[in-house]
Amino acid sequence: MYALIDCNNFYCSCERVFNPKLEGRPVVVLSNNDGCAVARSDEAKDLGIAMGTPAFMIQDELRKHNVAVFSSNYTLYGDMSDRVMQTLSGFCPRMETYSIDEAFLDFQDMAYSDLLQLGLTIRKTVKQHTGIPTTVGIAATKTLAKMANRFAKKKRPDTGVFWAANKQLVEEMLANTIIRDIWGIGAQHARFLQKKGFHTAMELSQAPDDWVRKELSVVGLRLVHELRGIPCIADEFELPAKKNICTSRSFGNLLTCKSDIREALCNYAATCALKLRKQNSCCKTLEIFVQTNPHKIEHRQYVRSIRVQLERPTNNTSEIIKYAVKGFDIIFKEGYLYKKTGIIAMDITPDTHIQTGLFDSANQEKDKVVMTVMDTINRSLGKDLVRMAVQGFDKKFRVRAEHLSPRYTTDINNLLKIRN
DNA sequence: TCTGGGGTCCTAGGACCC
DNA sequence: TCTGGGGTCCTAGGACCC
Repeated sequence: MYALIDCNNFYCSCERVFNPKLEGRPVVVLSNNDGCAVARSDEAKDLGIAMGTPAFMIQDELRKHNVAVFSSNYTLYGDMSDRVMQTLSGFCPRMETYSIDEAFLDFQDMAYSDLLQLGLTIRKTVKQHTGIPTTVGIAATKTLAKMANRFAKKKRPDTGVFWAANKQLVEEMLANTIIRDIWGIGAQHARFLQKKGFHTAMELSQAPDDWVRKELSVVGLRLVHELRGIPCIADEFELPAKKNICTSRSFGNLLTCKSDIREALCNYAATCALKLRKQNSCCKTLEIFVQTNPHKIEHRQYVRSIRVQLERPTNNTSEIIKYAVKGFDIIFKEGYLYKKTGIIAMDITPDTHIQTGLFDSANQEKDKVVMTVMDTINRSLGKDLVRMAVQGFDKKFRVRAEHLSPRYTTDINNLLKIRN
C-alpha cells in the first residue's frame, strides 16, 4: 500500500502560516515575474480563478474580491517543504519526495493495520509541526494513491483521508473519476480517449492491453496496469541526480541590447553551475537558447538554440560562463525584442574521477577551491555576493516580484515579530 | 505595460556502421 | 523496373508532471 500525502494549496498555505489573517480570505500566489496564478486557496478557486491564468487578465477580479496576492517566495516554500518532508519521514522509512508539496510513503513491510487511522494521524502531525494542511490518499499503487488523494479532497473533505481498502471502495473511486483526472492522462490523451468512448477510470482500466499499447505506448499500458492494482512505477527512495539542469527566466521587460541579455545569461549560467555543484555533478554539454515573446504576434519572432561541447566535464562557474557566452555570440542576432534566455546543462556525470585532457592547462584543484570558497561565503550570507564580473550588478533583466512576502524561516532579519 | 520555470520519458526518423 | 537487414547513436518533437 502506498500513501500519497499532498499539501493543500501549498504556496498559499505557506503564506497563511505566517499571516493568519489570511485565513478565510482568498489568496493567490503568482509565478515568476508575477505572470500567472500558480496557486489558489479554496476561496480563490471558488471565485473561478483558474490555474495558470495570466495575472493581468484578472486584475479587476482580484481587487474586487479583496484577494491577497503574493509573488512566488521559493525560499520560504522550499524551507517549509523540507519541514513537512522531515515530519513525514518519521512515519515510514520508505519515503519518496515526489515534488515540493507531495510525497509517497510505501507501507509495505510496515506493521500498521488501520491505515485510515494512520492517515488521520499523519495529517494531524504535519499540521501540528508545520501549520500546513494536507490530504492523504492510500491505495495499492501510486496511480491509485494519487486518485485516492483526489477522491479524498472531493468526497471526504471532513477527514481529508481516503483509503481504497477493498475492491468495492476501489471500484467506487474508479467509477467516479473521469479520464482527464487520472494521473498521467493529459488534455491530449483525454480528448482522444473521450472520442473512443472512454469516460471513467473504470472503463479505461478494462481496455485491452494490445489496444492500449498501440495507441498510448508503453507509458499508457503501465498506467492501465496501475489502475488494475498492479504496481508498475518504480520506487525511488533516493533523490536521483537530475539528468538535465535548466536555468532560464523571462525578463521583466523586453530587451534588445546584446550586453544586457548576455549579462542575464551569465547569471543563469552561474546558477546552473551552482546547481551542478550542489548535486556533485559536472556536465559536458551546454545548450544555450534565446527567444522573443511568442505572445507578441505583431513583433518579428526569433527563436534559436545551440549546443556547445565542453573540453571536459565541469561545474566551474567561470568555465560554464565562458562556454555559455561562446554559444550566445553565435546565436544572438541584433534587431529583435528578446523575452527570454536560458541555459541547459546536459551529459551530466558525477564530479569524481573527471577525465582530464592530455594538454589540460587549467589547474582544476585550484578552481575547485575557489568555487568552494565562493559557495561557502554566499551560503553564509544567504545571497550571491561573490560573483563573476560579467554577471554585473545592474540587473536590467530583473524579474518582477511586487508582492513578495518575507523569508520568515531562513533570514534572521525576516523573523516574524509578535509585538514591536 | 502584463501570458512561469523546471523537469521526465517515449517515439520516429536520419545518419552511420558492418 | 530493381535498392539487405540489423544495430547504434543522435536529434527533434510530443506528451505529461508539478
